[in-house]
Amino acid sequence: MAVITKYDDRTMSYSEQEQVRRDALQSIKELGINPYPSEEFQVNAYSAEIREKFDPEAQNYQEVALAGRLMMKRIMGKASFAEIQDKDGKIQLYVNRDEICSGEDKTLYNQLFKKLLDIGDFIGVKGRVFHTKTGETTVHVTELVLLSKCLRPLPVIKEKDGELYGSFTDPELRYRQRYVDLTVNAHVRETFIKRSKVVAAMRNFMVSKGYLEVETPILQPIYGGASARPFKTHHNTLDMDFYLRIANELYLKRLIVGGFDGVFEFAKDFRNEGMSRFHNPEFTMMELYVAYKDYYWMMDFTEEMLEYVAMEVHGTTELQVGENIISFKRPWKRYTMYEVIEHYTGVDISEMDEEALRAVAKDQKVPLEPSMARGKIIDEIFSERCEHHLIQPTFITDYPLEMSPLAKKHRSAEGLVERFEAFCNKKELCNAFSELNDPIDQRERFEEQVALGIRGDEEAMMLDEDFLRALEYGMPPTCGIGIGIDRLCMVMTNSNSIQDVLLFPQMKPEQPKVVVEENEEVE
RNA sequence: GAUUCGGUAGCUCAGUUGGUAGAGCAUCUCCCUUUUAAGGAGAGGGUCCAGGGUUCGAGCCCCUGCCGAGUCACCA
Repeated sequence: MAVITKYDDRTMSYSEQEQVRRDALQSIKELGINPYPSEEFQVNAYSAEIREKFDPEAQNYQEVALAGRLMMKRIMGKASFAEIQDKDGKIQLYVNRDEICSGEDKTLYNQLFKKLLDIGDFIGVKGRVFHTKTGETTVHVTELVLLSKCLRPLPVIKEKDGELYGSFTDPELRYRQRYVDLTVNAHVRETFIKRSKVVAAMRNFMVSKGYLEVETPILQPIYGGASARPFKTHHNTLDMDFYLRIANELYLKRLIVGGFDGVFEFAKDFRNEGMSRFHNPEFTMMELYVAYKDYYWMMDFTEEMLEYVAMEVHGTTELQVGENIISFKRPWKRYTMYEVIEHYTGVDISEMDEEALRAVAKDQKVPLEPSMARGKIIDEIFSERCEHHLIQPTFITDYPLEMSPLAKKHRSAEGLVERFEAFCNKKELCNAFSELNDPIDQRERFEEQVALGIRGDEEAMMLDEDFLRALEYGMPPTCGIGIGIDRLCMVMTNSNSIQDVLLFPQMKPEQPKVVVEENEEVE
């Protein structure tokens, strides 16, 4: 029987450059140098700070200690230039043989630095900062230690006159080996720093308003809160199936029932659906629920928060996104669903029945399925004729009731719910509504969903009896919102694909180079 | 899912009508004490994604598969 015994393609052979590095590793050990030392290396400065603040007149930064990855070596005999990269970027080093080797023994320079250190190695240096003849801010190295040996060749990217040579651009390699991508592509590091700032800004903003950050289950016996197909998993001890959450809405509302009046969660949600440049199977949603508020209040809140986020991340509310400048400055435009459709099609559909709507759709060249009801048709017309116009942040309000089984019926308009979505750069940014807190109405809406499920709608919601019980105890009037963090980050970082704002986007597993050995048949 | 494009050296990419596999950077040897895509002299390095087929001969043509990207459709 053939048994897979090894997944390690390294056992086969090393490339020339890998072998060179392993030989260097051995030579380093033979010099009595530990290539992976454990002692702390105390850093007292960073590259960006030095480049910004070094002043030759002031003679500052004369005793710096920096650590980072060696990114470039330019050896010129008895002196050399190199570059190291720390968390903030790169800075040049000047390494002089007789200064790092003050005695007769020049091994540290001639052997270790010139021959055994490779691009990618982590090193620590101490020295003084100066400007070279050409004006480059440089650390004149007096001490140099190896902190960690790199055994694989790193892509070497050079730049001249703004043009890059040898860029590491293959998307598959970049996503699979994000550590390499982050190392050699500065703009990738910046994207994820911005993502962190987006989340931090939102969290600060909500905490400052007095709202409570909570955590709710990812493993759920009944999934709910959105229309989507779930992932299923199994718990061994309980011997039962669970679903990975598709949304955290129903749990957060239970907390409002329990007496918190503002709760939010940054939640990884999971939807078992197609992948595209806008969709990853797991993605991050921020949901916030605030008691005693309605959706008008939430629109004001959303504008204020996202304007704040833009300022925190970019220092301005005007962002370059693709070919457009997008402004997050308040106030944003607001249209009802009927208004925006009239605006872009010239047709007032507010009083139309299904038959009339079908005629409008046909007229507007919006393809429809026979199964679509009135609400779905309106949604299609909007998606086809309006959505792609919405570049600047825009609120669309008052959605058809059938599309929103968890939203409260509109206070004055028949057949609508108190719901809004904000659109930006042609895509939905968030979804919010005055929450349905009438338990009898909610039960009827769930029952309609169950009926849809029986008819074969795989995205229909399940009836959550415990959630209904919670509502029966009474939930105050509440407004809730969900903001797609990945989509928001795409806008905030001017990224064209969701994969560019996910550190580890979902991909098919890499094919291991499997070594198969023929073994004896084992019973 | 549909459709188009791609996979060649460690990285980025050329590769003509089918005829010995190429460049820059990286790597190796030597020279070089303020360079910066450092420079000079030399050298090595390839399962051309995989498996079939056509052919005297395939990186190139045909088929199948794998992986990725773009566009379109649907969910955030």
